Amino acid sequence: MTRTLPKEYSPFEAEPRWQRYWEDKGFYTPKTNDPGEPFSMVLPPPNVTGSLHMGHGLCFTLPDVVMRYRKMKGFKTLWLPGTDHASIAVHTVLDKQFKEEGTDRFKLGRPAFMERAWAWKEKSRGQITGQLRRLGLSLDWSREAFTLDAQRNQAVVKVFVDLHSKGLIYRGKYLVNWCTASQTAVSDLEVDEKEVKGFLWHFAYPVVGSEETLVVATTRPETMLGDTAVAVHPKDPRYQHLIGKKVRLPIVDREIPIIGDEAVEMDFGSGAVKVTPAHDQNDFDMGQRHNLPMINLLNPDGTYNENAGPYAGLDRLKGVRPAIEKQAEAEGWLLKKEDYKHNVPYSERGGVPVEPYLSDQWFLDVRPMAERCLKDFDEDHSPVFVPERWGNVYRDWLVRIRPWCISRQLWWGHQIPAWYVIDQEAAPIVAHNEAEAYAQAIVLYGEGVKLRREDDVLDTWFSSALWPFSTLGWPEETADFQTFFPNALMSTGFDIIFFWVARMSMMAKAFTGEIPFKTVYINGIVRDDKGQKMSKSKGNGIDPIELMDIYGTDALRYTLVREVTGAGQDVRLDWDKKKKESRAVDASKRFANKIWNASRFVLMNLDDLTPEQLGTPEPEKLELADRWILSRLDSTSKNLNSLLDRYALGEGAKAIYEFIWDDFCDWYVELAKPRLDNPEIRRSAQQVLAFVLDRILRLLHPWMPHITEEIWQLLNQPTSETSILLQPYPVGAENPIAEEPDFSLIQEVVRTIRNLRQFVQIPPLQKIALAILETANPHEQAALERTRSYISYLAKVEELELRSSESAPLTQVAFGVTGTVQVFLPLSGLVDIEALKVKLEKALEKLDKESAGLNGRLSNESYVQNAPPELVKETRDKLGEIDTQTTLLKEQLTRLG
RNA sequence: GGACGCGUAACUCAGCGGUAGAGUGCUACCUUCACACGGUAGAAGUCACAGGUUCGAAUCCUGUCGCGUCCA
Repeated sequence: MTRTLPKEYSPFEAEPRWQRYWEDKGFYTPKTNDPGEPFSMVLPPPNVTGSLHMGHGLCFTLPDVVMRYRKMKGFKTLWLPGTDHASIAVHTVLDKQFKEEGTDRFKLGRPAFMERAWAWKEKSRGQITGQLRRLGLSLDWSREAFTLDAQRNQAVVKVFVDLHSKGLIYRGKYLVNWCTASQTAVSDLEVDEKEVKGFLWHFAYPVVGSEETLVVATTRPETMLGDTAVAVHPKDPRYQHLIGKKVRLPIVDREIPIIGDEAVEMDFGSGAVKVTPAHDQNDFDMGQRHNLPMINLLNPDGTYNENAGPYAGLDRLKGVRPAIEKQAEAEGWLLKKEDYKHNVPYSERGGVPVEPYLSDQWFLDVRPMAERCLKDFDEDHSPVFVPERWGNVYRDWLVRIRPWCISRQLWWGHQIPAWYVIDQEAAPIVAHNEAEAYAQAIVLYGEGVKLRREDDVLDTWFSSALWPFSTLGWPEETADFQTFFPNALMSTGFDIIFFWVARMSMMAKAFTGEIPFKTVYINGIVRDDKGQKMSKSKGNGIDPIELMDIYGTDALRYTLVREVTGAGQDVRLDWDKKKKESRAVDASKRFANKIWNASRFVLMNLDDLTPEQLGTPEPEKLELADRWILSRLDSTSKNLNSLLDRYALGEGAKAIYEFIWDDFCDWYVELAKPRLDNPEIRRSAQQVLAFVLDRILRLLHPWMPHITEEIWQLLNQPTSETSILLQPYPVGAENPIAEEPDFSLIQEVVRTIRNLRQFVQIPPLQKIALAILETANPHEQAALERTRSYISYLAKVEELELRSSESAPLTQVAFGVTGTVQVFLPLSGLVDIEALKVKLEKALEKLDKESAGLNGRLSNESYVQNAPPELVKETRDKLGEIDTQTTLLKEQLTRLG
């Protein structure tokens, strides 16, 4: 009985079935005492409330190819998943809900807010994890972690307390990037510069005790309420004499000094700038240098406070700015307002301009930690970046690093473990928990002391930075931690080298003494067919779920990885929104279908026997075609191992594609067909077909896990619960079968005959009665003799005549030549002799061109002397062949008259 | 302003010192028995431009132009 399979492969039933199977059977869950060298990785945790986008698709599929390959190579692999609590993102969502309910988080209070936040997290968490499963990722869900769970909190608190005790975490009054929408500080990295059309206002400040006025230019007139100086360049001849004098700030009637500072650009505006230390980073630095007072004008919500006098309560941009302009105009000190393009920092999350805001924040001095990482990178090349060039970005960041503002004025996150002493002027107490804090406080301030916990939470990235080791149980010395740390690999996008890779390195180095991963694989980004970055605001994103619904997971995975030739290269994906069509993904689906059908053919012809039952082919029974495909399998296996070891995942995808489609399907399967009808040689053909198919499936598995598992199970009919994932990855034989140069001769001869068939318009199915092959080369004669059955079958020739060149010339024929083999097809009466002559002349022209090129090279003495001898010989041989072909073609042309 | 990446067939991309390749699309023929999501054959490129190094450059170097990204 033979197995019958449907003609078309449908991924939609098979894919979820295998996903459940792999996970349920625990194939992704290593035990620490399993055999094999560990190979571990953590998933860059996606936002817990988010959904899968194409960037995830690429970023997660690439390492899955690596993990599956490593697993099959016998490594003890662990790929640990989890999600990120994403403070600001969750607040943004909840704030919106509260607004609709007519409340806000302050009215609700912290406990009620936290309840809502956890509920929202629980509700939305299933979406992203379900989508990750759908991608067929080999993640160990039994070890799933969350950046805000109790275990991770333990690690965060320990790290915070330790860093604080070393003096690296401190509290300070600094300018932070303030997002007035989410009402929290954000880090430098969460700020985007946008070019906007604005104005440059020129104001006249009267110089005290003089008739002069000093003109200052500014893009932010409203901040003049906080000016505490005007600065000019000390070498500026226009203003030198004014340094040390004072100007009167027109609007609030305050006298402020004129200072000289080299940071002032003489060419910008009027060459004199107002200095607002509490509202601009450069001015803050200048204020520090000159000991200027700082006047903070801002309320957290973006309105001005009592320091703004009459302008208090107004929004800085919508209220204060126009009011000041109006007053300046009325009072005559507005000299000019010109159009001006400049960059304004925007909050990535909040979408509003950020304000430099003077406030109390917690900072982490990362410099000492960065220096240790820099040393490892420079001296030990650790970590290794793939591709190498991204190492520069990592290094650059470590060199230019600044203190990291780690506090956020939010509630969803790790609450900072610090307590303020109520009614005392005292430094905050940092401790692991409240009991410990009280114990410390009592020692310092006596019984009855009262503490209030810091409201702020830590930047989400603070907990993410501990991810490579906090997920493994650290700070406990767990078996997982001992086995799987440091990680073998980190795979992520270049855009978070700063956010993540560098910070993970610093934290791991400081707390475990090791760089947390050996290799960092940096992937590119997915662009649309116009090369634009996909983004929500542009609306050009492609939904990976939709693509998987249409084409299947394997097709999407294969497409994404195949496009990444050269690691780190961006991927362009076409998508016709109206037709719901992607040509690239469709091509991958067709590849899957091709594999399905080739397998279907093999399975239909195995008499229901598995490769194991069929047994290994006996070497003496192997035919030329068998030896050829086995040698090709061998070199393909070796090639794939080498490519995957180097993370050349796209190149690997192409190499296996070519082997399957071009070698196995187009040639080997075709040649096996007649053998299957012959009982005497049926068995050996079955054996080789089954063997090669089994190896093909294993080789392809990392890219297309589902279809390969489906077919592998059908082929091998395993009696116990196992998986293709547990089979060894083919490495190539130790004593490979020699390559078969004769096979390419067959391919060439067959192509030549087919070409002539086309020319004489013989339909593909119709057999030709006679074809004649003629060659003077004894080796080729022997090869053709041995393989004449292949040639007649593939070229559909009834009788194949072989002759040596002594034979009588033929005239009424279609003629072609390959190598030194001449191919003759007897003509039927219908054929146009003139057309044949044109065809031959065209071929001759091509040969002439080639011959001229080769001759040119060989007649160049320096070439013969300098080029490698093998190459010169090759050139000579080729020229010889071309000359022979030319002669043969000319003879034939003469015969045609 | 600084850094990096990319300009190769109509489109998407390989190739990165030995004389041009793939997938898709296009043309012709073919319902064939694994697959029409298929088969066979074919057409299609001054490898962005200009110099230089070399016996030889798409490939290495310099410059120019265009596109993109990151950091100021």
